[in-house]
Amino acid sequence: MNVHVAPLSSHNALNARGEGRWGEVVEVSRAADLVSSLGTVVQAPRNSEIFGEDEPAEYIYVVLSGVVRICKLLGDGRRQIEAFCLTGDAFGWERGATNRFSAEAVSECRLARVKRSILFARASDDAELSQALWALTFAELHRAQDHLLLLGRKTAQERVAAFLLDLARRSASGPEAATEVVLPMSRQDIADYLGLTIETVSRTLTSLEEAAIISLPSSRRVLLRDRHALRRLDS
Amino acid sequence: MNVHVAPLSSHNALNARGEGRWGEVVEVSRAADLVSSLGTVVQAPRNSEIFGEDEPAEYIYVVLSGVVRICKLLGDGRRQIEAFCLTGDAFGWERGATNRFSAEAVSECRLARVKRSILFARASDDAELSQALWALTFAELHRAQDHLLLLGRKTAQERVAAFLLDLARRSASGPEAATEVVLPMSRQDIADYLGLTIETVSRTLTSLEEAAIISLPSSRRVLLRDRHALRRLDS
DNA sequence: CGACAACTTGACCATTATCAAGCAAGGTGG
DNA sequence: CCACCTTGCTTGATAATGGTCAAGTTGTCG
Repeated sequence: MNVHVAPLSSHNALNARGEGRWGEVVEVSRAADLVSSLGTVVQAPRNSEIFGEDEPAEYIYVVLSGVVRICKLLGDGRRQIEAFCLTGDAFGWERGATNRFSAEAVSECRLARVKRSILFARASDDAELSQALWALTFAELHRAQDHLLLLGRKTAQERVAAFLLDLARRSASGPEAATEVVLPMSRQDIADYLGLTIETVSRTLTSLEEAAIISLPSSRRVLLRDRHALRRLDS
Repeated sequence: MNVHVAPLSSHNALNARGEGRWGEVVEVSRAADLVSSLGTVVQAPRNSEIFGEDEPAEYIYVVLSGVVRICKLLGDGRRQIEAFCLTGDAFGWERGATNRFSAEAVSECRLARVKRSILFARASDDAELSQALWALTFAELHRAQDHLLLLGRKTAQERVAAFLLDLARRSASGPEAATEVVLPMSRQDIADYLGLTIETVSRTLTSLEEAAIISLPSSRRVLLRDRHALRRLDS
């Protein structure tokens, strides 16, 4: 793996995020903190592979900074991105011996890395850690289930609207979702996440801009000008 | 809930299934057994609702016989079926207070029902039960992730092929996948599971029959005549 | 400043959806 | 026992959403 390893400092990026806590988010954020406190910090440069599909699954990772994409490939090269992991998200949830996904750094990342075996062994006599693992696993399951509905039944517009709202909510530092969203990933990544093509994503963004629902000051920055309209589109 | 309640007999439908055990399946099947042994049996008539979306989430269910569909609805009536649960499958995995899905009996069902609170409380000092819950939760997560790839990136033919192969494997009683598959669910259910319309499902099945890959002795029975071709289509 | 990658736009096309009609199987009442 | 109705499934004609191919633009990095 193409990463640089360093001991985990006790003051990591999560501390900042852990200050404000609201509802469910609290629990998951605290859980990520707990897990990452058991790990070592690794650095992953932009576009590096953190782990590959079918490699032995050894570690759970928590994102300290940066964005990670979790991918699955079909034989002919079609790709589905199952998730984008932002700061505080955990990935590497496997039960079998090998990874069912690859994980790649969308941007330069700092990650906390913990051996799965150690984590689960410790959880058997640490109720709080056990709770934390359950919280994170369920968060992952629920996310996958929502994504399922999006891919199975939503139109291109609805998908893009849902994506922007989700990103705004998740990348906000407080309880209010952000109005300006920075897209750390390429159009291709967005397309592969939403089950669309890059052209459709581009056109949909343009049409949202023409409808005065968003603006695109640059291709990687989005201003949510009419959040209600976006919500309506997300159906 | 429209079901009839009875005490759980110690000889339930799972015992038959538990006799032969191979690989991963063993563990999950054993896990389902373990969970269901803590519950009471309930009966759900065909098409009855077992629980509704947004109702309080109280129970985990294990299917003893019959088939259950797990659904999510969009405001305008579009439906996505997230999973079909066959004998030995568990559903009702929620962490929050309310269900994020509804569950309905596709056919007449016998279910083992266990209070979630009891299950998880007991798991904290029963390592085997804890293992069982992890196995079942991960099985659910992995299933959802595979489904994600199908909905995001596969063609109609590939979806139907994957569906038939999956059903053949899961409804088999031994290690060999069945050659004759009985479809317990309607075309509409299949369509809502695969993210297609009922017409596309029907046409795709017809075209697979014309290609001599399957036969359809009746609309609810499918013979897999050329499994290799199906696998190739599943890409 | 030039080269390359990422993004946008346009024209056209294909897959799948929609709308509509017909068919088959199963159940009910005469 | 049969006609009738209902429900679920299939098939056909047409439309639309999103995909493909191609060209052009913008932005970034050396």
